[in-house]
Amino acid sequence: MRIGDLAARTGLTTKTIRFYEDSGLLPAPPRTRGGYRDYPDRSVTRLAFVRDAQRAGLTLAEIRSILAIRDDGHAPCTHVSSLIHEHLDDIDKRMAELSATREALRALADRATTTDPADCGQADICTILKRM
Amino acid sequence: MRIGDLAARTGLTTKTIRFYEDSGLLPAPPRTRGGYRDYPDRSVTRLAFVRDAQRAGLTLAEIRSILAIRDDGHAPCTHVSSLIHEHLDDIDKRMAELSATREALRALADRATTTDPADCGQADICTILKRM
DNA sequence: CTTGACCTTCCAGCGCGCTGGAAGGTCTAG
DNA sequence: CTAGACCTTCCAGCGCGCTGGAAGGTCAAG
Repeated sequence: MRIGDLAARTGLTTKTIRFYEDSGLLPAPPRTRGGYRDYPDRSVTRLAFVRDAQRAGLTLAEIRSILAIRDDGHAPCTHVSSLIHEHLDDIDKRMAELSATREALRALADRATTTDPADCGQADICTILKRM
Repeated sequence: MRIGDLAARTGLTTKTIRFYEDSGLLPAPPRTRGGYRDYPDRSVTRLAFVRDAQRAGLTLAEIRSILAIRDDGHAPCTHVSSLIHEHLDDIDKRMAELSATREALRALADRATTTDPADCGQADICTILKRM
């Protein structure tokens, strides 16, 4: 299968597939006489895995680490499980941060409705945004 | 005031202050005979504003747009208010996305606890992460 | 006069996941 | 033979907010 077919089957672009090869996510395939990449069917599965893992919010580096374990002949279950938990923690942290920012913005929005532009001197630049 | 003093007073680095000048956030100050930047006191206020606005989650481009209005002699209240509301919407969107990813990860984590590594064949790479 | 703290400019890179374009090679259909 | 669809490599850039380093100038204290 040539790169264009693999792209069509996986929904990726040829650019992305070559990028994944450079990034160590997809092994370099054999070449045809003309120098074209010639992929085996299992490349489709491999790229599907990459897509699934990305959908779960894993980074390419993490996906690479899972594939490395698999390519070593081991089951990556334990590693995958700990990556999942790390990401859950990370998401909780980011949601807390967003929540705090949201609160701050809500307070600023409230202040904005009760601010008279005439009261806002040149020196301050913007009283709405001043530290609360 | 020289750049190092301004940095000390605002908690920024001299690098960042020069970067802000290049970015159009802080006007280029006059220079001493030796070619050193010589800041007026109001630069402290200006950088404090930048910090406050960043704390509210505004981007430097947005902050620049607020400053441009102020530098034009107008009160930026209306603009600031609409930026705040845009960011609130943005945060709501991102929180919804994070929440969805979180749900997906939780489901994967549950699956991980009930998965036997022995059932995970080489071909699949990782059954835990398969599309649900 | 020398040291050393501070300043200057300019250029480059970070992390992340691609994406774009140039310049050229290969292969098939008509 | 030619068109054009596809492929190759290589180099560069995106957005964001800085950060690092090199190579050199300025100035006050000792």
